[in-house]
Amino acid sequence: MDRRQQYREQTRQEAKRIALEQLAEDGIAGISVNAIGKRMGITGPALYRYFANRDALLTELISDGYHDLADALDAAVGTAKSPAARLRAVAHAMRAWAVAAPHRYLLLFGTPVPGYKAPEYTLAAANRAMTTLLAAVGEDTAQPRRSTFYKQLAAWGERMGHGSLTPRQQHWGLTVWTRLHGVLSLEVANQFALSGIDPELLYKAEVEALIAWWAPES
Amino acid sequence: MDRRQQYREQTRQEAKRIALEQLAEDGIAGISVNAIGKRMGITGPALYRYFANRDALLTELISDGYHDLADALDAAVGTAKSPAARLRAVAHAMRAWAVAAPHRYLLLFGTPVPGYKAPEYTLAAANRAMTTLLAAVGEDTAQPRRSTFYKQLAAWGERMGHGSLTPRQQHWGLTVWTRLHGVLSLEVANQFALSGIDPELLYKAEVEALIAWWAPES
DNA sequence: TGTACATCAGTGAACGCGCGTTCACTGATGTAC
DNA sequence: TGTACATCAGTGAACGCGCGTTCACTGATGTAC
Repeated sequence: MDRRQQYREQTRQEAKRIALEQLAEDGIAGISVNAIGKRMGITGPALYRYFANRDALLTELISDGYHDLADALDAAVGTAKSPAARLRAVAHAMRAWAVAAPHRYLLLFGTPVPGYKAPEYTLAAANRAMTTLLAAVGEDTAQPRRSTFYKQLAAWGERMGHGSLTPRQQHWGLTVWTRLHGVLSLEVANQFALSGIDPELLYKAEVEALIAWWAPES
Repeated sequence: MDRRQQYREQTRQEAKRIALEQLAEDGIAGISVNAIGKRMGITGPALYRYFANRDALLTELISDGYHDLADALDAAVGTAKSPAARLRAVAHAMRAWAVAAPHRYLLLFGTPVPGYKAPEYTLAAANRAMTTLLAAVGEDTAQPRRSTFYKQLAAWGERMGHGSLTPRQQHWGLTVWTRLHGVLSLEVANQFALSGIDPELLYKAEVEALIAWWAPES
């Protein structure tokens, strides 16, 4: 019977769900094995049947996060046709994801947890999100350039399997990422809270600036 | 005699210095009153003669950080004449400051401490850094625009005393900030660590892109 | 210069708390014949 | 269908630990006359 297996998976998911609640309420330090157990109606030590230890739980939350974000971006890219529409779609999806669960965005891209080392399969998940974003990059008809930076980009693309993209396209993809993240990370960190400025408007302006620069609409 | 006062100030500074060490080593959670005392060669409770509590200490670290950053930016802006040189100088100063003490940069702009509320004088310090950055913004000869966003910017400038700047200049200043922060925050969070990409090169490219857009060199 | 008193830095014990993790155990749920 | 055994979820006590903070105290450093 795999009914036991099924319950097992269910319990794991509930534990993670509650861990995310705690993350939202009290940050990473608020994620506590014993407290999760208490909310689930079981004792703390029982959770060690499901996760090797607290770090293993954190690792799964992070990995899940990257995959969930990548799924959201994938879905958004799929719905758009023109380069400009693709960029708009992926940028909107990214902000929607971040704003819906700011603590989760910060778990992935915020202040690193001291002493925590991400295992390899977490990095694979992170790369998935990046690859999806790069898929939104438009064509590149410019002359190739040579520089230390572009050599690093080429090597990175090689390793990550960004296959057909030119270094310039990768540079552009990275730039899209850093610019969107620049606004988003400040928004989820509440840096605009008291300014009276709506971060969504700033974000949209940034997205349109990106489009105007790379893929002006015909 | 104010010798006592002098020793007092010295002890306060040493406590903060050690707190920053702990911040660098183990993150914000690593800042512990008792541990600071131990490193100073006194007992933990003795520190309550110098700081009301742990939160008060954190608040000072944050306020100090904003002022220190603002000083660094001020000094950099002062050395440059042309708009392009000013932007280069301020951008370089910002990265130098962040890279020299990443934990400090993250303390100001990273994941917010849950449950911590910044008092007003911290906000004033934060505003100083922003104002300095805005001072690096070049002239604005474009036609004024009207939109919800620009109205918010105007109100913000009014409240913060950005006096003579147009909303468009403020928008540009914010954009400079978010774009630089986009690269910097990912760098200090080690997101480029395994990519083989030198974040400094990406940063420099971003700075030059900003210059090319707003203040192309003659 | 000397004495009496006030101020203040620092001590050490104690408080209650929650943390991650281990361990031997009970009892239910599954599998094999 | 019934019995014997293995697997596994969950318990509850216990471990050592470090945290922020309070409190009554000692002893040194300052001030006032």
